[in-house]
Amino acid sequence: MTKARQERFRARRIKANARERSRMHGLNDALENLRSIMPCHSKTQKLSKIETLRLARNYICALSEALEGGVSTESRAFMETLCKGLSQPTTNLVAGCLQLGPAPGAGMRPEDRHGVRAPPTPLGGMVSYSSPGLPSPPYGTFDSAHLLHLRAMKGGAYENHSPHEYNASGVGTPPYDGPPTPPLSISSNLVPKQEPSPHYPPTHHYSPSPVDQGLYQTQSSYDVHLEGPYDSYHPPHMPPRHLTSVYRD
DNA sequence: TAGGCCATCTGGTCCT
DNA sequence: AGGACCAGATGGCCTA
Repeated sequence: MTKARQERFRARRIKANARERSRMHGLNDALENLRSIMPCHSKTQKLSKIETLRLARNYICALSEALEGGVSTESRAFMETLCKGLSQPTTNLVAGCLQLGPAPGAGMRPEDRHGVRAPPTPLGGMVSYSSPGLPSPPYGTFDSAHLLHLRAMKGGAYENHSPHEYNASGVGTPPYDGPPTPPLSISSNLVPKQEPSPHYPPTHHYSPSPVDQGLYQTQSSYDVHLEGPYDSYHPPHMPPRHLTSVYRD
């Protein structure tokens, strides 16, 4: 391969890496948006990606069942649907969110309380639930305002709209004047978006990789010549792979 | 220390 | 050719 060709390939690779990073950041942003409308909030335990997706799926199912009238949002069935297939820690989180003692906020970690008290609501602000057989340390809060929103939809302005009218793009979404997060909340003084836990966002901050910095040749230069910095610099992050690959086109 | 989770890099595939 | 998307590989960080 000619030098110029290697340069072109490397430039493409750098651009592709940047695009991929950007794409993944977009994906993570979307996931974060999803987290923000989940009914469970915890400052100390952030839902993982996979658990966020599982909980979202369960949440949709549970709300669907509630909308169909079969299941009360305060029922055990609602809770069980919510926790279906979740990991034990997440189940505990959800259970903890739903579990509240006689005093508002009782049993909650101080740091998990949002520092505000829910206004009197038909649900008492928070939903009480005792999870059977679970240690259920209360890790977070369950925002019953989300459920109230559901009730508003059932009996209110949105009742006559099919779910299809509210699409993911935001076009046709029901009116919502509040802050972007959590969009489902109808209570203005409830559940400010949780502070990131000490470990979130992850400590990974992008800095140009050794490849992007040109400290070593990308392995995808194919008929790679292990010369220059690459030979002397074996990055712990990305050791060379497939060095026997041969460029074809 | 093992396991979980994550960000990033990379090569492959498909599409425009 | 180049971009989007995907999945595998890898190493870092954190927690139990």
